Amino acid sequence: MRISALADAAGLPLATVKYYLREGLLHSGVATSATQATYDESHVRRLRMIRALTGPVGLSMQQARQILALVDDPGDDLYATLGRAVSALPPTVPEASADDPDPYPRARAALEALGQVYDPRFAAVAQLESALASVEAAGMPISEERLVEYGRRLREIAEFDLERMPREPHAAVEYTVLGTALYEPVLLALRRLAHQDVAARRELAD
Amino acid sequence: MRISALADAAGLPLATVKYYLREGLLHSGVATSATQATYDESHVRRLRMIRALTGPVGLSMQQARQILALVDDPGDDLYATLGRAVSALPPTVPEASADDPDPYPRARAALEALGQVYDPRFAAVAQLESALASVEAAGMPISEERLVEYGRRLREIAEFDLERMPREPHAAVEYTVLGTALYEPVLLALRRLAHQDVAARRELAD
DNA sequence: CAATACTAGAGAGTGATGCTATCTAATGCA
DNA sequence: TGCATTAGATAGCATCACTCTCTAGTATTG
Repeated sequence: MRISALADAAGLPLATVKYYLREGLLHSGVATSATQATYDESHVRRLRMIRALTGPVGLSMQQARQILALVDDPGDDLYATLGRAVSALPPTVPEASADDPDPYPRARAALEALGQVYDPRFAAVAQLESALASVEAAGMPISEERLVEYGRRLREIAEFDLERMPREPHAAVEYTVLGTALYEPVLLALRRLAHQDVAARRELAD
Repeated sequence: MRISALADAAGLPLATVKYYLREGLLHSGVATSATQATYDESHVRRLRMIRALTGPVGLSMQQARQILALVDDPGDDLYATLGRAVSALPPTVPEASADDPDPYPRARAALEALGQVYDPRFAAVAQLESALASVEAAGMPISEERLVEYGRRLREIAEFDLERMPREPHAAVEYTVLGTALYEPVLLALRRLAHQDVAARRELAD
């Protein structure tokens, strides 16, 4: 497959495909001469992945590149790789100063209430802290009750996810990293729909 | 409070506050002369809200403006207002062509499986369709089993949310619209943490 | 074999976005 | 009196995700 066929197969402008090549998001094809290279299905799949990550998931190209690099070359430690993937996901939060004895008090309290491990080195801990601080600043603080409710349900979802994780380590990393990122828009859409459904039923009941 | 005090109170550069004023995200203060106006707590709160929406929630200023306009001036129909709020939230999806008899097949199937109302006019339906199409294209399709699992848990969260909705209509709209948008980063952070927690426990168990 | 189409690779240009800086004329405050 | 501050307008800037253009070489087709 030549590059124009690849662009067609992915439904993208040729210039965009070239751009992804230049930016290192898409691996190059096999060069057959100074001005020719051939591409295959793996390139089509990769382009679809790039569009999924930069589109619905809302990653910048730099973030997408980091995620894709992890999928391409995951360590054998699922836990560490997952941590690195989460660091690449938005929102990007400023690092805590090293000398702060308790940099994430809200997140710590939340995780304690949930009975989950609190480890300040996790990016998601900083993300949770910043999200909680932010809703607080906006005047809609989250009660511990609500946090526990959310946390419990999401933990059930996480259990479900991990139960279905492939056994083979490489596949497991890919599943977990991509599943975390790619399924997020689905989750948000489902919550919005659930809100509307519940609201509609209440409206009718009035 | 003068504008410089407002900027200090919100922790923002003066130029940025002026910018939000210009762009209509922040209501102007009460003019006391040709070159003076006074601002109050409502302006501080609004600035915090703007930062929450454009920061962690990841809205563009245009999207934030739409959400804030709904909060400022909600209709008395909670259901319709919520619908308009969801339209303003990312991801923005292309409108379906009017003559397509079944524009959102994946979303329709999902909602039927969940026993929720399917109404193609909802923005969240289009968002769900696009999210599902996108994970499918990326090679990680979502099984109906998973969809039902996710949907059920999120519906429980939505029920929880709506049970705590204020009675007064104006407050109810604000609560629902802002709660939908502002709590999303919290939900995502909690899921990521749950993934890590579950993964860590499995790793140890091996 | 000649004309045309296509390609790799690189550089520059583009439009949107979210600020940030500068300027002017007027006013406040010490 | 004089320095600081303000409203309001305009212009500038950095980033991002493309998009266009160009060159030199290669493939294809009639």
